[in-house]
Amino acid sequence: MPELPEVETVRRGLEPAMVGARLERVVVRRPDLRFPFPPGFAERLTGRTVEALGRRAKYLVADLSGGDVLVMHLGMTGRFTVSGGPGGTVSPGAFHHQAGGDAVHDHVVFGLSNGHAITYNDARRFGFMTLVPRATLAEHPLFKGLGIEPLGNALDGALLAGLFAGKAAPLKAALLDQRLIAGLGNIYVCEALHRAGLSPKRAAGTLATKAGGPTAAARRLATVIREVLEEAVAAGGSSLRDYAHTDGSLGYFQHTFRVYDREGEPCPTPGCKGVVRRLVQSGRSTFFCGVCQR
DNA sequence: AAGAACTCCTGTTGGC
DNA sequence: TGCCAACAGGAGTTCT
Repeated sequence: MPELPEVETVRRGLEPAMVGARLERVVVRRPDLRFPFPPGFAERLTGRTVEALGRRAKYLVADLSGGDVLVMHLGMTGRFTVSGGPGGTVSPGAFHHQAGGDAVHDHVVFGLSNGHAITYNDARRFGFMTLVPRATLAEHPLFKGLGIEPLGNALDGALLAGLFAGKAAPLKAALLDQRLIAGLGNIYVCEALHRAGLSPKRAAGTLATKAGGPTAAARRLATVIREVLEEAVAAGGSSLRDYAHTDGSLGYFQHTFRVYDREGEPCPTPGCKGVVRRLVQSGRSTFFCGVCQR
């Protein structure tokens, strides 16, 4: 799925179209995405006003009048497109299902009181939406176990060392674990590890000292995680196969990848004579330089 | 209990 | 050109 920078970019695209508007019409074209929609999903949304649109980890969280929260996850291929609006024209396909092409994956459409239509398209249907009472959101199974926000103030070397102390799992797996840090995915983990000069295979626990404090590596990693995410947000995320902004434009951070999807290319670290290699860790690709990442 | 493997689904890509 | 295998940014569930 889109990782944190992509979800944040989508949030920023949806916010001006959604917040303050009432959901006048909700079209749901199939009973499920990754999970079934909750009972009465469209009916429970209709008539509600979107009071705020936030993000937690890779989830979009829309606060609705009446006390419920609409939780949305983009999975791997989920995409929101905004059309219409004051003085604009709603794309013809929004409320009339198109028979062919990409539009067969237009699964949900929100018609808003300000004239905007927001279409959710998701070919692989790894995304999902659900409704949760706001008061119980923190206790919801999807949210209860989530780790810290990597762009929040809490993330530093000491916190990282605390999270990783005693862990035998490789750094790659530990960074992907949403229960520790929430929002990183395959791309930004690969990029952060390269920037920090740390091997994805190294045991996570080696970033803590015997006393549980941060090593220099832990401090470095905390710094570059923040750095790579901030740069990616500023670039509007990374567009590979499936990701686009809510207006259809693309992010451009993929042009700054140092290792991701660059197998066989020379390592970009100044002075390093290594070559970017690919290895599979827990079933997914890791890109790294075996020379400068130790 | 931690860590790894498997699973959901469809579209694209690269090799022959 | 066609065919087929490998692969894709996630994460809940199930295994060892």
